[in-house]
Amino acid sequence: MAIRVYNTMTRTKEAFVPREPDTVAMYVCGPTVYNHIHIGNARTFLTFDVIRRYLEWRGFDVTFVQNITDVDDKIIRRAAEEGVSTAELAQTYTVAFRSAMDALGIEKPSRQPLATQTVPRMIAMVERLITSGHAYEVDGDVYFSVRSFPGYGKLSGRDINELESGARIEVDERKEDPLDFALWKAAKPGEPRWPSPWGEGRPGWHLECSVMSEQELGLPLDIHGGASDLIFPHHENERAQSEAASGTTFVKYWLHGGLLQVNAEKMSKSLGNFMFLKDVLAVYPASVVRLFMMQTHYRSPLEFSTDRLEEARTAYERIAGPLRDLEVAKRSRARERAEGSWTAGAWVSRLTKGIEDAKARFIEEMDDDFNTAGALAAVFGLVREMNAFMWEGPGIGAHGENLPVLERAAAGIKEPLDVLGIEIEAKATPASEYPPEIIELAVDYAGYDGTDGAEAVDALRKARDVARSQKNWVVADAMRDRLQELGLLVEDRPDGTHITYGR
RNA sequence: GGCGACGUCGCCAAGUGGCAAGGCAGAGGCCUGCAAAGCCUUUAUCCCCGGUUCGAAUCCGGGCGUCGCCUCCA
Repeated sequence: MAIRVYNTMTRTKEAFVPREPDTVAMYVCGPTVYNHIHIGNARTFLTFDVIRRYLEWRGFDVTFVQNITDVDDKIIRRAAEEGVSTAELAQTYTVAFRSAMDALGIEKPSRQPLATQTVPRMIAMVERLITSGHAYEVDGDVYFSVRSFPGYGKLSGRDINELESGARIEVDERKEDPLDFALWKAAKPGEPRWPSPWGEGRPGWHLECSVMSEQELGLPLDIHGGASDLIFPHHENERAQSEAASGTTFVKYWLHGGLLQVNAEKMSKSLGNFMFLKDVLAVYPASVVRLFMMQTHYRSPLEFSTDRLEEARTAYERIAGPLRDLEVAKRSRARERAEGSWTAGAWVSRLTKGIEDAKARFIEEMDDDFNTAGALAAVFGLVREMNAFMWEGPGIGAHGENLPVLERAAAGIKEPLDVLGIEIEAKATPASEYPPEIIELAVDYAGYDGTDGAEAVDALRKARDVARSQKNWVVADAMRDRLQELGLLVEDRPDGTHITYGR
């Protein structure tokens, strides 16, 4: 029973065997902090958060490193537009990034180095590359020579010669080869700069990941992750630099996530079709967003839409249902339905099997390249079994004798969801959130004379039970309608009226 | 133009050689005073054509369509 992962380098699923048993060194490219991250960026971070959580759940000691690129062309441009320093701009969006990740329920990285604090090591790597003949300096710029690295193009499945013939990049005559990329850029007036053997300047893109990953984790990395649009040129170049400089394998398993799309088109800041993560989270709970994303395999493209999010919200409620029902049943202790063709014992056996099956299937699916969509099917299967037990089967039992198996079922639902970072809120709504109109309603229908929302709801609940016991359907239905207008859900259960709000 | 990926129920989406998961929506039934929730039942010759195989959604070839990368991009 081994974990298998799809490796971009080999284009196949491979057995996952880390460099050291029971530990995983994992690196995921972080953001360039020139703006808020959008929901497409978030998908990638979510993907690797779940991979990390799963590996940890399976017993690996995971060291998870994610860089923050806080010096870059886009930061320089944006800072100029806003009239702030690049450092200020980067600081602002670094804070925003961390806060957005936190809001999405992403576990904090083990370490999160900043590019600007790693410059001396970057310079050291560039020097190594120059010394070994893989890089050359021209007028204060330093370029990596792709022809000096025989495996160039292997990760992205490209051929250097074909790349050159199809290249759309403008040719810089100072480069020895059009595909050579900058390791170090001479500073222009007003740009952030660091002293170097080639004059004042700043690191090129790609370099920070090579340096920080090796510094924090050592080589080879077990897992290097990112979205598929980073395969070329970013990861190809990282790999060339790192392997040329170190002489060893850079990465054992390259994992790449599929892109989020809008109207069948990639979501990106340059296309302008994006939504900021923070704005989505203002409308949808993190668990709903996560469920939405987990319903598609991480390597597939995923169409973003609010319709899909609404569906995910409904699906989330389906999972939350039995967990809430159990909490309610525990409090009211009033359910028993024994009869029928099943004895309670047979129901308990069946639910017990459902719990075991769900766990086994969850592991099977997740072991197979982190198939969260399949893993969720296992969870939904157990949701169905638990619902059947509570509503068609013996329920909690006259004396609560079925509580243990129901608690195990609830745990069997919560545990895999926890691995996916999906929290199920099974608590009652705080009283302070009831709409103020509820008081007036309670005055009208229940003769309530206080000012407390929760008390008002309780008075209404009792009043409605009285009306129903007297078969006064007109009043009972009117109360239900009025409550629903205020957004409160009224359900008649075997033990009486239930009123819920804020789901 | 080059390279790569994908095309599965009304919508979304797992499944990569042995009778097609799951979610959302729809229909019917049970339960209910009526509802809600829940349970049960129900809908797929897996884009098209050809090939390999005892057997293919799954492998191979061709076609059509969509997307990504080749330039900053999670």
